[in-house]
Amino acid sequence: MTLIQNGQNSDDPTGKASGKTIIENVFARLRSEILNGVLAPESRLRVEELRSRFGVASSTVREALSRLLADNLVTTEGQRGFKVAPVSLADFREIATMRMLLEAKAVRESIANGDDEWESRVVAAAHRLSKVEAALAGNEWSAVNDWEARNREFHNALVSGCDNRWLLNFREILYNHSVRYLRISLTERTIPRDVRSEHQAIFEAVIARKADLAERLTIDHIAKSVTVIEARVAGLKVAS
Amino acid sequence: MTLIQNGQNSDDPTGKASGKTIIENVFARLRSEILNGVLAPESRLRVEELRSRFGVASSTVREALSRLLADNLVTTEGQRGFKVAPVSLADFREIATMRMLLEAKAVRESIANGDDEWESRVVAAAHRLSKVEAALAGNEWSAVNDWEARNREFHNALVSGCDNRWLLNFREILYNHSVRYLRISLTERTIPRDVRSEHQAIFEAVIARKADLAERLTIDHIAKSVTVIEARVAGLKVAS
DNA sequence: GTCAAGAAAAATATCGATTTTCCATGGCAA
DNA sequence: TTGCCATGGAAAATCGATATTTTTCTTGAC
Repeated sequence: MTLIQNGQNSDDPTGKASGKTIIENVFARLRSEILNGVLAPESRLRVEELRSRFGVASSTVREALSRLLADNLVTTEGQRGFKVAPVSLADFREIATMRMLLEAKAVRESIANGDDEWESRVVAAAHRLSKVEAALAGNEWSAVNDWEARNREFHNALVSGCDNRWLLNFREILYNHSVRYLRISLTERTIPRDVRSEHQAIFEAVIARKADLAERLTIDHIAKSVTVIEARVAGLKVAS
Repeated sequence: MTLIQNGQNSDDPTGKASGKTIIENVFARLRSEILNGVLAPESRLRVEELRSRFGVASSTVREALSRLLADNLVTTEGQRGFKVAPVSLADFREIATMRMLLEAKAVRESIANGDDEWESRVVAAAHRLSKVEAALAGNEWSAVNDWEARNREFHNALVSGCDNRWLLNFREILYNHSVRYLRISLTERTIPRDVRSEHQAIFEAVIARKADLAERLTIDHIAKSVTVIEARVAGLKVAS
């Protein structure tokens, strides 16, 4: 579906420089704010407020919000406006369940269909990721943004040999929601657990075209993220 | 996600009677027209044209169209408006593949979790469906609409014991696309093949809580729809 | 003091006009 | 002919104002 545009996006939603539509810019900014937790779950998205904040027209805001419905990042009901999608542990578990199902399938198909192009994408992404992960061993906070981007790239590369658009589309929506949960719950913005060796193992299995193994490792990888969130929720206060 | 509102929808998109928003009415009508093939795949959706046809404002149309993006029933690109989602045999195969994956999973979960409520929903839906299917044995054309609605109800009931919202949401999107393909390609609007015994078999397996069998039958059921479409595309006429 | 009805305020949804972008067409030069 | 740019019309995107609905607040009866 639509790509994440982190950071370097200009501050000007009317940015004609970008070639993009104003709606698309507002859409991207809203999405970014929701994924980062700047806009809290279930908080109301008042059109007038957003309109003046972004300096655009109300119908532009509404259209951007409507498009976010596609990603399930906002909800709307009857005559009472838009809200940021709620979060819950149950919801996160559902997301993880779906990710296990879809990522496993996508990786398997990638291994079955992937050509040389695909393979080199995976190698390149794995390399880029491992470099930043090595740097992070020293807890360089500044690299966390890099890590998130490269982690995404790596996982995108893994499934990019799969040619089922629907699968990739659904998968990406779920991935985005996962990111939101991690960012919201892990307030410190660190890299979760020891993910490095897991990535390495997945990488090796995929390149060796061991489908069963790759599938299993992928599922485990996702399952562990649930454990992390559960621990976090259990050990901490619940949002106001 | 959103439900299909076939037929009985008033002709007045400004229908305040319905309690619904104008946007929602336009959304529903557009969706219906797309699913029925009234709006052909890849045809342009000119805002001005739709605006005057429905007697509403342009931004209202735009917002309705934006919401259809969520269902992948329309596409939009940069500065060149909206189009009805394209169709292709490859796309239909991808949809079928995903449906096999998701419906199988959903049925399995329903069988695992479904309570008495669920079971009786299934029984009721199966009964209603079988009645109309019996009537159709005599080729009563008038009942085709009924059949489509009850077929949907039956399949909805089967998975309604599953409590994973994401799974059900994705599943419904895919189901709608399947319907579109069938309606577009089967110009005569008949019931495809001998579907009655398949439904019966699925029903029995589900009620007997035979998860493996139910899953297999579900997958076969979907696989056969691919055969039907393929035959149709190949130019062959499939038995009515 | 509680509750309900109604007025006032706030927010949503809808409208129609304006601005911007795209695209086909045709003149003109190489 | 072929390629290139200007130009006009069509369509898309954006705007800001209006109408409608929901929510909040006030007041008064019980």
